[in-house]
Amino acid sequence: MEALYQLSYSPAIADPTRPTWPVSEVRSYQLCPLQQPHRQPNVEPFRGTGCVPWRPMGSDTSPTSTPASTSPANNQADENVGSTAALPTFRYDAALAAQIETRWQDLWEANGTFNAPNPAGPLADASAVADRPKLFVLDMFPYPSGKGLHVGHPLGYIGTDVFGRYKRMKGFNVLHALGYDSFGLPAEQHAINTGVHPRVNTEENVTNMRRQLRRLGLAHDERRSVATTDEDFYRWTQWVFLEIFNSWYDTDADRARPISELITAFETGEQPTPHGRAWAELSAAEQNTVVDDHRLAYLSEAPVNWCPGLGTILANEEVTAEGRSDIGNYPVFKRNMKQWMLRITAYADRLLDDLDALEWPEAIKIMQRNWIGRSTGATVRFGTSAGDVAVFTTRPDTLFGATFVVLSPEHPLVAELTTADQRSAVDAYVAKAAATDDQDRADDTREKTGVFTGASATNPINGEQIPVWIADYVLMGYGTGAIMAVPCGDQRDFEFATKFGLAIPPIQQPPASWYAEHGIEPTLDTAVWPVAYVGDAPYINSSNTDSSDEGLDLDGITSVAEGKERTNAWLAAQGAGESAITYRLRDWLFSRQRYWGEPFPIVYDADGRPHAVPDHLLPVTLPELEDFRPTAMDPNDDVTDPIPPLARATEWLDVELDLGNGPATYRREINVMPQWAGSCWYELRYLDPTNTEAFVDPEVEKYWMGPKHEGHSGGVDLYVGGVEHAVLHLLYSRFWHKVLFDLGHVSSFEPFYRLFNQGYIQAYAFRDERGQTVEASEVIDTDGVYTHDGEVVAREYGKMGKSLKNIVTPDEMYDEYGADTFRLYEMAMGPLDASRPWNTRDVVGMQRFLQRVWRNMVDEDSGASRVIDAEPSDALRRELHKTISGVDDDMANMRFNTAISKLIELNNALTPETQKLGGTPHEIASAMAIMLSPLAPHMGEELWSRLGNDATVTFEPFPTFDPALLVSDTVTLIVQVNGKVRDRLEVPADISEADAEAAALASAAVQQHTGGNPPKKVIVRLPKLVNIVA
RNA sequence: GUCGAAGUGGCGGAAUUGGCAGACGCGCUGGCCUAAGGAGCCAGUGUCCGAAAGGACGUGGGGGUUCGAGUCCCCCCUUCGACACCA
Repeated sequence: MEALYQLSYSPAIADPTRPTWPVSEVRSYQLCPLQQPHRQPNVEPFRGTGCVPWRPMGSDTSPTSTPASTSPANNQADENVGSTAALPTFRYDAALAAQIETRWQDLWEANGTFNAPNPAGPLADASAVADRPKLFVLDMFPYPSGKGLHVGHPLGYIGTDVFGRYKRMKGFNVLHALGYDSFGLPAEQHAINTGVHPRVNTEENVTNMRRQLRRLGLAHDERRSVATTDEDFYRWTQWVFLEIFNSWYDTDADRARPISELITAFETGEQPTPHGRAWAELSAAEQNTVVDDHRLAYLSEAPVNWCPGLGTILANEEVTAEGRSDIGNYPVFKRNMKQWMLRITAYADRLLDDLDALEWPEAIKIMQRNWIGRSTGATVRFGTSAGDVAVFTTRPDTLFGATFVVLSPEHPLVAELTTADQRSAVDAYVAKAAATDDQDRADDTREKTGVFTGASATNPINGEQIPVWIADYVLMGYGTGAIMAVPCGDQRDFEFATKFGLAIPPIQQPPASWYAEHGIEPTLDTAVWPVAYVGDAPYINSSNTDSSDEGLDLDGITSVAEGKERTNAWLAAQGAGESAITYRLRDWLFSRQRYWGEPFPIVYDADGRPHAVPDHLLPVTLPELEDFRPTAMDPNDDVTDPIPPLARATEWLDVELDLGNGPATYRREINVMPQWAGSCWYELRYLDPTNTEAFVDPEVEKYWMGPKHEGHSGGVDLYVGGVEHAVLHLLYSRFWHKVLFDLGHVSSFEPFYRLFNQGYIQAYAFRDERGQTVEASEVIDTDGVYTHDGEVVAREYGKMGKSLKNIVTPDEMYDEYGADTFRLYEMAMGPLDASRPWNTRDVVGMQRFLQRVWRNMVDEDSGASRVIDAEPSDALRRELHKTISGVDDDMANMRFNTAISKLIELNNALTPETQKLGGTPHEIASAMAIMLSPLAPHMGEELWSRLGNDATVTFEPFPTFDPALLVSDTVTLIVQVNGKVRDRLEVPADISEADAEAAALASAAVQQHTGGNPPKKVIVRLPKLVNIVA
């Protein structure tokens, strides 16, 4: 009944560093000759209870006893033999794949096959590290959702796994691990709903995801799988926060430095104090304030969406257009609140400039550049009755055309500037702007609104008095919150001036082509212009030389760049302005009024000044709570401060400490960090997950992430994840990494050297007549007509997810096809960086491929090897070497879809020869097993083992090819007439141009198409093509 | 509106440098095997004309460069993604 394998063993492989399976485990496994349940309608599908699936004998302490292996008795297979006698017993199908896959997964785990050695520390194996290049490959780690995985999630994980496995075969020491981004709102919400601690739910979810991912056969170093909610992990998140807190940005040195050095610099006078007073003259309180104001983590009033009805602050997307909460429909108030801020703006230039050093998709770089939004221009001061109003402009050269000033409704000078007769109009407008949703204010299709303050300002370039207006399209959060309006040269100003009847004097002479484009006769009467003119053109009316010898005359100049430069110089000389740079990027609001996040390692003294919790008291652990709810208040109370959940931890709240001034009582910070915190540095912890002395050993960091040469940024060698993190995560983590770099904790100045965005898996979804989505798996396709429950439904297309009811889970794929088939399908669907539609119907193609490979190597009836000691034909050997060359290249460039095609072609070429020879030549079988193993690792190990190898295929060198076998004696010469293919000739590969031309002209097909006329011209591109121009 | 990516058979896709369009897979058609096939094997499968040989057309549309264009240039259309009054 049980078919035992007779394995033959080759001598142990010479390389002592290559792991070898314990012989007892490899030799003593057996295959269960299971029947194929899906062909027996009345038999339960195989769930592993039939017999012990291929686990190592005598290893009953295996750490991963899955349900599939817990009941070795009760062999159902016996009962089912008769009914399916005609079926091959060892057909490669889902049940057999399940046996093979779980067996190798157990062996990998038991042997720590994918444990990557460090150069130092507890995970060290210096001998294994010494002569090998390294590769740190990283996936964006997942949030452990309660819903588990669908087939869209593992796409990137499989891609990195294939790449990592390939690189191991190329001799690299590969570090690949996956952790969990496990703080966050869903777990907190679940805890609020159920009263169960979020840690419980989070750990359940992590366990489930680990199970789903383990079944995929990912070559991860499990020792490094950290979760951001582990106390051992967030102890170091808190430490990094304190490093940021205890630093300031030295703009001269252009790097962060410890705050202690700032105090020294103040004391010595090297760094001037903000108000110019000597450091020693400042009171202790004043000194503290000055120091705290320089920190990279600082407390500041920041505008937030406060919803007292819910007791929380909401993100913009949680606020409806009516200014109410998405959940509960409570009023939401925009108000200032004291929050932790991180000074990311100090790094704006470096975050921008260092993008050039990175190998990232250009589209992502563009998005980051736009997000940082560096604008160069000038600050110009306009005199008013309430003092100077500074405006920021990118076009100082157009100052002669500035005919009014516009302030943001929130501008601090609004009240003072408004004249009595305009008071009520202005107040009404300001109130209306405050009530207007940010998204509405940002809607450029909306008609311009505004109100005159009654005040005027002096244009410094010509002394003209121009009106001061207020408009909500000017934002307080950008630039200075005030603009100078140049209606002839800026479209928004043009629209505003047109609507309110303000002057639009021309200051540039537009070219004739511009008039033609807009269908108007050339004129300087701007009332006729349909739009503002923006661009290079000669300046007119742009001179003030009449009023002063030191005047500015731009008239006739055609270059905007030159105009800007000269205007800036003039402004600086007059003291009326200076060149300036403004960023769109703002400092990072880092406080959350939540429970399930990292507590801040901060305490406040009696004066309310924040202090760092001493390092030896880290981590500051989350206190246990019964109720994780924020404190809801009167929905209209926009005055009381929020009371975060941690305020309820009364025992924890106050703490007795000696921070150097003797024991005193301090009050803990009750906000927590945002979910981004852990993801800002997690990759560094993978390197050295158990280190209790440091967040990472510098030697270990340098080995895995250090720069490869002068000017190289260092960082992760390959980072793969979705494009949705293009800006926030990737900007925040770059910022943290740069702080750590400045302080000397890491040797790399960027965290992620190479970034790759994998595409999304999309899927068809179906809607009935009422517009409701219906369960996609229940829809029947009849020649393009889709029905659900007999009702015709419409097909659409979208991201796989619960809302579209079009989820397919990996577990379904494991059950129906096996992990290797699933992996191959995901990789074969298309290029890794392209989004692609999921189609379960297509998966079977990859299973058939594996079946055909299996059948060439293993007898389906007996389970015996079909690999024989025979020479392949020359043609097959050439095919093999061509495949090796192509697959190697495809793998190196992450083109896994075409690599798979080439392997299929090789197997298709192999099949007839195997049939003819009665078996597969060892040379082909061996190369096939190795090349297949990055993509279908379980199949790879199984075949490799059956070839008599007792070491894992993981570290087997990737096959090499003989270039001589890639060239053939003859080539197909394409013969074209007028660019159209008319004939194909087999010619010697080294044919001469003259011979090729003669052969082409002699072709009967060519004669027919040229009518025998002599060619006008003949183009020969050896060795492949001749084109005859008739 | 701006920026970015893309558009190739019934479907997913291939064509790395301007040189055989449609590799490979799904689906479909026919055959073999079979008591039976949701298995396997063999053959075919861009469209149109044709019994075939063969021919014409063909990579979103239009124009251009070239001996030769899916690929390069210009204009337009469509889809997807991101950003959006940024002074």
